[in-house]
Amino acid sequence: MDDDLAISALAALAQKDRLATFRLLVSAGEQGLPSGQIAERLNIQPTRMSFHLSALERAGLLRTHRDGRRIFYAVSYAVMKDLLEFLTKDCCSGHPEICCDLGPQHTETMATRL
Amino acid sequence: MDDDLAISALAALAQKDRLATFRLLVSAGEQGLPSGQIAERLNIQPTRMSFHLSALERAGLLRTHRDGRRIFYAVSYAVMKDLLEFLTKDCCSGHPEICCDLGPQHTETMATRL
DNA sequence: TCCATATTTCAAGAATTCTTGTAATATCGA
DNA sequence: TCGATATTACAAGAATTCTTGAAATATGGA
Repeated sequence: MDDDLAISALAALAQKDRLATFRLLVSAGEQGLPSGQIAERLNIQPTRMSFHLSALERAGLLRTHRDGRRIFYAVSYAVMKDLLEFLTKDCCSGHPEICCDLGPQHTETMATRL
Repeated sequence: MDDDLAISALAALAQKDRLATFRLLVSAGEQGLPSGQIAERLNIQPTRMSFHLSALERAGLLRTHRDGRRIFYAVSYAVMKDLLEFLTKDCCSGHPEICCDLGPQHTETMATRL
């Protein structure tokens, strides 16, 4: 991931409505949710919702598919993963004060194998 | 870390000059670098540098100390760590597609122990 | 085809962020 | 104290982002 892409992903998440949207869609799983339902749950009017959804999509954090007249938005994991990798490796050079204790599923390995 | 703090840290990093600054200061280590030297290395004029440094500091990502007439800026690891934890845990619910392979020091464990 | 629903596009104004130049503050050394 | 250096503060304009309302597009069902 290059700097420009990272910056656009960071900027996409750096906004209340969009952060809430992303988090909601993480919990919504593979299929995602239609625009209107996201708007309703987060109490955001449709036009504004559309504006923020397209910002997240432009940054590559969401993908869409149409089902009838609804357009579903779902998290696109690859870019989020790249962003976290960018932050830990490219940006922080894997600095241990910053990066240890991330990747929670590995702790099990350490506990079980000792 | 609450949402507002996360948003301000994300926004702080979502800008070319500031991202470059943060990265430079990670490589500069504990003592950091004086404002003027950061500006010179990144080819940014002093006033603008000061503006961006104070944005990073306000977000908690940098700390400062004065030495004579120079003001040193250095990375404040705690907030960056909190931000990464926020993104992996609060925001992504530790979703494995996103969070695995982070925390690079664990991979050694897997390779060596098998 | 006609109407209702779901969503986006467009345009205008408000708010925020960024840049630049100038002035102010702090420190050091003579 | 004076002059030079390092940095920040302030102010004004430029650029970008955000919000809102009105209109356009796409789809499904009667």
